[in-house]
Amino acid sequence: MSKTGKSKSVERSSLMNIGKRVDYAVRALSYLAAQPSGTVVSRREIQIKQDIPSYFLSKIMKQLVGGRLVESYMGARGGFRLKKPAAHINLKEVYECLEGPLLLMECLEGGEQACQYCEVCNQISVWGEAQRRLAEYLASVTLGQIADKVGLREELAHRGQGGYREAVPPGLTPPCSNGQDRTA
Amino acid sequence: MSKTGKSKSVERSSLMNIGKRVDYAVRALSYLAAQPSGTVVSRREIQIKQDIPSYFLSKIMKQLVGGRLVESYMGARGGFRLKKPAAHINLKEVYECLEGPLLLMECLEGGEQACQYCEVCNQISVWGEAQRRLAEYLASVTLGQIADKVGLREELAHRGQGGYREAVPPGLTPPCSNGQDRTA
DNA sequence: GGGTCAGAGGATCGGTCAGTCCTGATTCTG
DNA sequence: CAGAATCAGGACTGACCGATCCTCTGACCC
Repeated sequence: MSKTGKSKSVERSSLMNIGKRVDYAVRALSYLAAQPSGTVVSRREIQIKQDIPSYFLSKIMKQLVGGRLVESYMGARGGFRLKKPAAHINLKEVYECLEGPLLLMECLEGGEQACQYCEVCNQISVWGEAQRRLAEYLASVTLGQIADKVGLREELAHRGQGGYREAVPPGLTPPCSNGQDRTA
Repeated sequence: MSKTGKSKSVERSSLMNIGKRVDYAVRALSYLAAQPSGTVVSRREIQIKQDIPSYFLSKIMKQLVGGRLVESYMGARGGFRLKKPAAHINLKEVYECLEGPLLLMECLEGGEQACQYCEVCNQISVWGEAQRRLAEYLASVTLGQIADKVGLREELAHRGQGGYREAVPPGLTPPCSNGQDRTA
């Protein structure tokens, strides 16, 4: 397995990246999406299969639950599963669930066209356009599409790595209907 | 003037933004681009006109000098001016001069197509494509284009704000040919 | 040549993100 | 019921970005 977690090799990745949270979230979600419909998968399994730092994944999943993208089941044999069909979840949604509104630049907070701070801010329409294009693209990609690719890869990479659970346990209590925290 | 500097109001801007450095850099550069060709402008003037934190601007300008996008002149009546025609400087260039290679995600370090870490990384082509589109757009926008807009705005906003210097002082010594630090 | 203007560069501070650890709450299983 | 499995949540660390301050160096101008 890779060394995503430990590798401190990121000498100078700078800004402008999408952030680990979203990276991990999409990996986790696409793993869920690749399961037979309704399968509940434990955090531990996701963590191992997708090589995501365990406790960090925990927090990420919580956010995804809060954002109504997945449901969680507590207790032994608990875990997570998608709350909507994978084809109905796009990457923009995932991003915003984790990081809030997709903003390429602070300026753009007030609706992508006008900069509320700087009267002198002249580049606004440039960044606004860049942001619009990015958002448009991310919104066009769904978990379903990604899961399809995973399916292909799985064929190559299926070294038995431990303890699948194959279908949803019939008598699961309804998902923890936890109160939101994502205020806005 | 606005309150870009002080405003702590950025409650939750999250990641995925382009970063202040680039924001300020583009503002500064487009200000330079809007000057009559060859004009040397002091940091102080840029700072006031574009409302950029003074010392931060200092460091940004240094990077731009290092990246061969502007020249600096030391001493009294020193300052900065573009080293290339504004039409030949695009935003991708500016971005990379300040932040290094444009990377939407660490995964993409090794050339946009393959993830060197995670064998399990399945979204790679998605982020790669997003990054490719963004880079393409940024590369298509030049400082010249932005400066043109500034020119339009200037008509509206030209409240005399202090001490222009109107053309390049004839006897300026060659720009400080400073050694690079951007090791690349 | 001395004073002053202006860029160069180092040190530092606060905030946020990535990542880890530990404890608690919940539910299944024997 | 006891114990194990699993999610939930708080506290904490380290790194980096945005921002500020202070000092040094270099160049013009009288």
